[in-house]
Amino acid sequence: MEIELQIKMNEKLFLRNPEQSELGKKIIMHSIRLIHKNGFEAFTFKKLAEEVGTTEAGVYRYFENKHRLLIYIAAWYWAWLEYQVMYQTNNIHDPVVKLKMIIKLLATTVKEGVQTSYVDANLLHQIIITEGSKTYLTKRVSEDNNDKLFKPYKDLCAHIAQVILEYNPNYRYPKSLASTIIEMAHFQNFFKDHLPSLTDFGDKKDESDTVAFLEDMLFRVLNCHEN
Amino acid sequence: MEIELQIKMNEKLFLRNPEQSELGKKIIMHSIRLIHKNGFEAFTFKKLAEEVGTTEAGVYRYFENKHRLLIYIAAWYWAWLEYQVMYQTNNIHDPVVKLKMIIKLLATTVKEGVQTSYVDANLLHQIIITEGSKTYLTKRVSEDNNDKLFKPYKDLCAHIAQVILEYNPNYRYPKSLASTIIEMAHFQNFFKDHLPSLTDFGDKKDESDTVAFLEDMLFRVLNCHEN
DNA sequence: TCTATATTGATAGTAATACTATCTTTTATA
DNA sequence: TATAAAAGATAGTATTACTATCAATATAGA
Repeated sequence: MEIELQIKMNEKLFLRNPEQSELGKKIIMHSIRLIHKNGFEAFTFKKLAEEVGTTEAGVYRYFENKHRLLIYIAAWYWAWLEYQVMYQTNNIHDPVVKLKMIIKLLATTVKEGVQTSYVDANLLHQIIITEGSKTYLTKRVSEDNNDKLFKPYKDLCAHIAQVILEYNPNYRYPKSLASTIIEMAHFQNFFKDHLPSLTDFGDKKDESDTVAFLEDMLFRVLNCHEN
Repeated sequence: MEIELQIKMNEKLFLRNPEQSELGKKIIMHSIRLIHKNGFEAFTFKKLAEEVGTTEAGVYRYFENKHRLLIYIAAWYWAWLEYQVMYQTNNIHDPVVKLKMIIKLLATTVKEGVQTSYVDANLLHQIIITEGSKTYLTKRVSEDNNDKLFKPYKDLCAHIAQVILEYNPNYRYPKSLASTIIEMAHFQNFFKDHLPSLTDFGDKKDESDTVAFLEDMLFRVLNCHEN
């Protein structure tokens, strides 16, 4: 049995739905590869078109501009991650186990569960670490937010906040703690690889220290009595 | 008595030292104003030159490109902030008081202590919230890091980690906790203003909720027994 | 199967951006 | 007052970020 995951994306994220054509899928696939390779700043629709084997105009038919495309793939990532969280924590009743699973999913590179044909979830995870916050750190946040472009991110955050409250219903900052965990799952990994003196992690290659730090922090916060 | 604060900047941050000429100071001053107004993406040396009353070439004599300029003002900010921390926590022996002061300095808009002639610390603080992480979230991090461009940031982080250890010498992740506090002081404020559902803060205008959240988190982590 | 429609390809063009180069004038300084 | 350093003025280039147009092709419905 082969199951393919289809994520329904907000219409405002694109001009033409890239999931509904070969060209569209190639655009997404090569965007991820190119952004991963050269970074978002060096990424242009011209280079993308070359890789894909179409023209600049061809890409512009799908996405207004490269920032929108970045928001698209980020939204896809967050929706996909929330699905992973749902899937992996389904039938688990102990919120401790759930929260540990969530941290693991946030902070570690994925060992593919349900396959998605044209998106490389590992590359995407790496991209979101470096480029993810650029989606909203702009002068246009509020407009983009009104268009619900960040809904998948906010949904995931709300979901995690829920589990936090399940574990400790009296904790006063579940959403802020959730967004902290999400962001730090990325930032601490980035720091580990590129600015290690901002962390306490040696030069270990994997993300186990990041996971340990986040778990330690989360459960200290949730177990500790008010100060 | 008028004291002016001079921050000694790494030579690699600029081509010509902007602190040593009127034009240079104007470039910094108007950069801050323009980036604050339009955001870093829309900021160009041409527009800057117009504001300053010089030419594009004039600006290029001081800074290689706009990214370097951003790193410069960010470095200035972090150096300035570490000075503020030093100054405000001097002669305080209780690490609790010190840590609370640090959080306050990180998260709240400044009420000028020692004046700096041409840098508007309030605008700068706002800029760093939105644009600060863009200084290092690039493909060039490692090179820039080798050039010591992020030293002020790392120094501040190390300083805070020190105070954390003063309070709890057994805590295992002082640097990661410090960088978490620094980043979240900015992100939670940004979220509060632009993506409020990622926080637990109402629509209060000031930063008191952010401060409360960070203090609560920090001291729970440091007071709590190992899990 | 024919035909209307949507999609893609190919090409061209424009305004703005991110620079580099050069030459002249002004300013500081010894 | 001579000299060097800084700033001003101007020009030019390659790339980026688009928009527009028209022909070719695929597809889907009648």
